[in-house]
Amino acid sequence: MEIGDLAAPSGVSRRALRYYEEQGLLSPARRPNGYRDYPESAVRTVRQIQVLLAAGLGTTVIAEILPCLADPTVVRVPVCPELIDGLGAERDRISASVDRLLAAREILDALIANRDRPFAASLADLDAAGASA
Amino acid sequence: MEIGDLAAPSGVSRRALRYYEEQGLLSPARRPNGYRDYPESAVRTVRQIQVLLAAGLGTTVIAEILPCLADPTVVRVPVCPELIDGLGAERDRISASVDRLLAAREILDALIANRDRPFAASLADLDAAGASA
DNA sequence: CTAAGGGTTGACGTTGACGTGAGGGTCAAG
DNA sequence: CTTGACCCTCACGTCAACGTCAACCCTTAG
Repeated sequence: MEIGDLAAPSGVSRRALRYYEEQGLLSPARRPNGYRDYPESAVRTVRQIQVLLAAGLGTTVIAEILPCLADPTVVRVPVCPELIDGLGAERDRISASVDRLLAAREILDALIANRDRPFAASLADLDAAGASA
Repeated sequence: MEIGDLAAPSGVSRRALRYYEEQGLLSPARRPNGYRDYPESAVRTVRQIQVLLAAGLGTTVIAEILPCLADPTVVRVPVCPELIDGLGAERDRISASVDRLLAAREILDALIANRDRPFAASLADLDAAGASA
C-alpha cells in the first residue's frame, strides 16, 4: 500500500509516516518509481507507534522495542538485553503519569461539578498526588 | 518567602517559577529591592500547576482555572462561564490519555515479563485502545 | 572591603514530533 | 497532452516549557 492508503485510515499524516521512517520506526519497500510500499502489517505497527508515542516514549526507544513487537506469529522476541531495565523505568514513568493525570482529572471534575460550591476533597487528592511525584 | 524558598521544596526550578509568573499563573508581591515575595499558599498553587501541566493542560488554560482553585476557604468560585465546556474537553482528553498510557504500559509489561515468550493478549489490548483514539 | 550566595531582567538555545511550503517527478483520465 | 491527484526529497518553521548564559544589583559573613 502507498503512503496515502496507510495515512488516511490510521489518522496519521503522511509527514508523520515519513518521519517515522526517518527515525527508523518503519522501513517500507520502494517501488521502481521511488514510492513507498507499505505492507498491511504497517497499519498495526503504526498503531503501536502512536500508543507508545502518546505514552511519552521517544522514537529512539520505540525503534528499539518495535522489533520485539513485530510479527508475533512468526518471529520470537530477539532477547532485548539490558533494554529491559530501561523499559522498567519507562513503565514507572507511565504509572506516575497516570497518577498525575487522574489527580488532574479529579480537579477538573470538581471544577465542573461544583460550579459554585466550594470543594475541599479535591485539594486533599492534590496533596496526595503531589507527594507521590 | 523568596523564590528560592519556594523552588527548593517544590522541586520546581526558579526559572519555571518566573515563567509561571510570565504566563500569569503566579503574581507574587515585590519587596522594596525587587525580590519576589511569595505567600505560603504559593506552595499549594505550584503543586496545582505542576499537576495540571503534567496533565497536558497549557499555561493559558491553567491561568483561567487557577482563580477557581485559589483560597477555597475565602473566595467562592467566580463562576467560570463557558470555560466549563473547555474543561469538559480537557477532561475527555485526559481520560483518553489515561487509556493510551495504560495500553502502552500493558505492552511494556508484556515485553518485560515475557522476555522470551510470545504474547498475543497485549496486541488485542492495543487494538482496543487504538479504536478508542 | 570583599567574596559568596542570594536576587533581578533580558534574550537566545533546546527538544520532539511533526507542519508547511518549495520544487519537481509519476500516473491514470479525459 | 494537459489536468489533477498522487508521490518524492530537502529544508526551514512551530510550539511549549523551560535551560542556560550574560550582565547586573542586594545582602550578609568574614
